[in-house]
Amino acid sequence: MQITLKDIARMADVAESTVSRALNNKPGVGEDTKLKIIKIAKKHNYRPNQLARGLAANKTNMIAVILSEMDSPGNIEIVKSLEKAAEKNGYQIILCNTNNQTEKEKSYLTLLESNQVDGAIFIGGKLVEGHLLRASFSPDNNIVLVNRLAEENFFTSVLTDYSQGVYKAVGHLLDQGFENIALVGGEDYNLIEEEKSAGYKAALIDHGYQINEDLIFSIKADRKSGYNVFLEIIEGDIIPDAFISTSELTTIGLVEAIKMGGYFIPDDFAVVGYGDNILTSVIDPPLTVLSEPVDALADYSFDFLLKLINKKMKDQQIKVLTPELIIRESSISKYN
Amino acid sequence: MQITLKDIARMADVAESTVSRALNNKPGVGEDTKLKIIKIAKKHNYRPNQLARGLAANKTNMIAVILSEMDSPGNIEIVKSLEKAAEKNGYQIILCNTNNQTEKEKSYLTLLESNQVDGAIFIGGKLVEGHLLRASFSPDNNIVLVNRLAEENFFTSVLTDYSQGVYKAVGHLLDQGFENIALVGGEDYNLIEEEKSAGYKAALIDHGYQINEDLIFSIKADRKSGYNVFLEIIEGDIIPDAFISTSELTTIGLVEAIKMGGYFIPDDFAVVGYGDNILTSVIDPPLTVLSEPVDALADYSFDFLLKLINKKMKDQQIKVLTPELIIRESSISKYN
DNA sequence: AGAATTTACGCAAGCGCTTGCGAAATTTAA
DNA sequence: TTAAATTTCGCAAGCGCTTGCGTAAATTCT
Repeated sequence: MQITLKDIARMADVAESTVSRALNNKPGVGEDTKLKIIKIAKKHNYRPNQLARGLAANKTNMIAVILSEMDSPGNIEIVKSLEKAAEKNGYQIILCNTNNQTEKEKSYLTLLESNQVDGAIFIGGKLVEGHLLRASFSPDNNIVLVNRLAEENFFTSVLTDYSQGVYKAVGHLLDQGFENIALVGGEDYNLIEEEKSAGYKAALIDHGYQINEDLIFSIKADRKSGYNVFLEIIEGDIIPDAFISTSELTTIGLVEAIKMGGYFIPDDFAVVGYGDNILTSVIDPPLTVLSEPVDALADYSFDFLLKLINKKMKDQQIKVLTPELIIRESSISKYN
Repeated sequence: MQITLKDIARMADVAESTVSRALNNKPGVGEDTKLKIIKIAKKHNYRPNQLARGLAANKTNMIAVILSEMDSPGNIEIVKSLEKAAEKNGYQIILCNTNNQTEKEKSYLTLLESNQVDGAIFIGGKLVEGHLLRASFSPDNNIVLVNRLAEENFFTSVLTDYSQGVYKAVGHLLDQGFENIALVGGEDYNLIEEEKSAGYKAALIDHGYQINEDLIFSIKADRKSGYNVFLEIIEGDIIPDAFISTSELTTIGLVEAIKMGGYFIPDDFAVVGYGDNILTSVIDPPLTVLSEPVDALADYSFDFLLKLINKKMKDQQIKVLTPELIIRESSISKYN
């Protein structure tokens, strides 16, 4: 059996309440009794039962981070950053991976609804929001969305401005003399998808170019789809001279397919990929990428969640962050 | 406020105990009362408070997976596999990342000690085991180690046979005509390190070669160290013609350094890397790798943990699995 | 010095659930 | 029909902790 508060109280010859207050550094305990209690607790390696504590205090100091995709290094970076923020604020993170399955998301949502965590941060994920919306109706369910657009702007969220990111990328490619730019994005995230093509179209128009809908490809955000879309594209009528890929995994697949086909980057095809991380950095040639502000995404979202938990947030908030375009070889024209 | 058991009991006009038994499918409730209760609970979207439940039943149906390194795709694969096993058995996983910091590991260990989880699986990680050992003394602390050798064989664990893996790799490289094979491993995991060099040495001897201690390099298991060790090596006296790298991240760094130096794989240096996953698969040329049996690692470790939790394990168990050598271009000699 | 504050601690209820036990109701056996 | 066995359910204690409130002791102020 575990050692409990009651045991410590008996040993220190005080009431349980006093032990509780002493160990939690709450006022109302004399300095010397406090010291005595702490000493005894330490000596016996006392660990408060967090279940009991959570039940009594209605607070667990744990938050759930619900990840749509664990294979994305960008997401992992956000998580790592969140971990730091959590530790600094005395919270523990419990990481949940949904693999983009709504069912799993629902199941993890019960962590919130069953009081096991004080709040949840959702990173990425499909649009489907009924369950989220329903959960968010209860004021006890503190929810922050990261990089996930909802139909209704009911959620406190932190977003990357994909539109602006793609806009920059298009501008850069046009500058380099590429004129047939294909946009390869993910189909699952409809609203975000719209953002991306909005940025794409705006950039083309602003630079005086025509828009060709056939150069916009919506595919699943995984590696294989990135690979296959290239095969499909080179069989098509219009062969682009540049690609903008808006997810990490599709970028990998796309580059693989290009190389496999015996083509060269950037000579045959320029590529702007997504995510400045270990995965894309391994690629040869060095890849021009749109880079998410991972630390800022983490900081804002944790901050928002903390405010929600502490009821310090008056209105629902949305923060939009801008991705950075990191220019490397893969998008530099040899004619330039 | 949340809706509770008591509320349901009142609505169904039965005792709380009856509701509890009905909802948990325990005997002692008539079929129709059970149905009535379930219906009411569903209608009101009742979610049992897991803290209270855990406290009363002394069981949370959650396990902690404590990850030493989140940047390693191999580890991520193990986690994903564990998730499946957990779901199948009605457990929820809470993922904790230590980043190889012992302090974090200790902190996460309190999840176990404070009854928040029924057991913990440690994936990788440094040797330092005092805290683990101490924790494991309590029969309530169910612990399984994966890919982590402990000084004392006190832990139930699932291991990859690095020795045999490296042995195979050396044999393959010798077959290909490479004679100066360098071993690049991680310094943090001392015992595992010994295993690797044991396999390395045994293979050389068995094939009638001399051992050169200067070709064995113990470095930190990260990318930068993999990069730097190459720079160091080519400045040295003996220039190897082949590398065996025994961690994913060092493999990446090593390959980068080789390419950066203007050398070619496998013509200048053959490379056998570690981990058959998205990271190493992106590398050009296709990498020969030692591949961990990730699914088996996950299955065995979860199985062990379940047995520990259910007190079904008589003796402490150790399972050793063999890595596979996947041969690709990076280790094929042009003279062959 | 006594009265008025302040400080230190204990009491006890309660967080929401599970579970052993006993009573009442129902079914089966005789 | 009555006794015995079985089923169905409620009572109440208890899991280990927090916290509001009350009281006794220590401190401060006239």
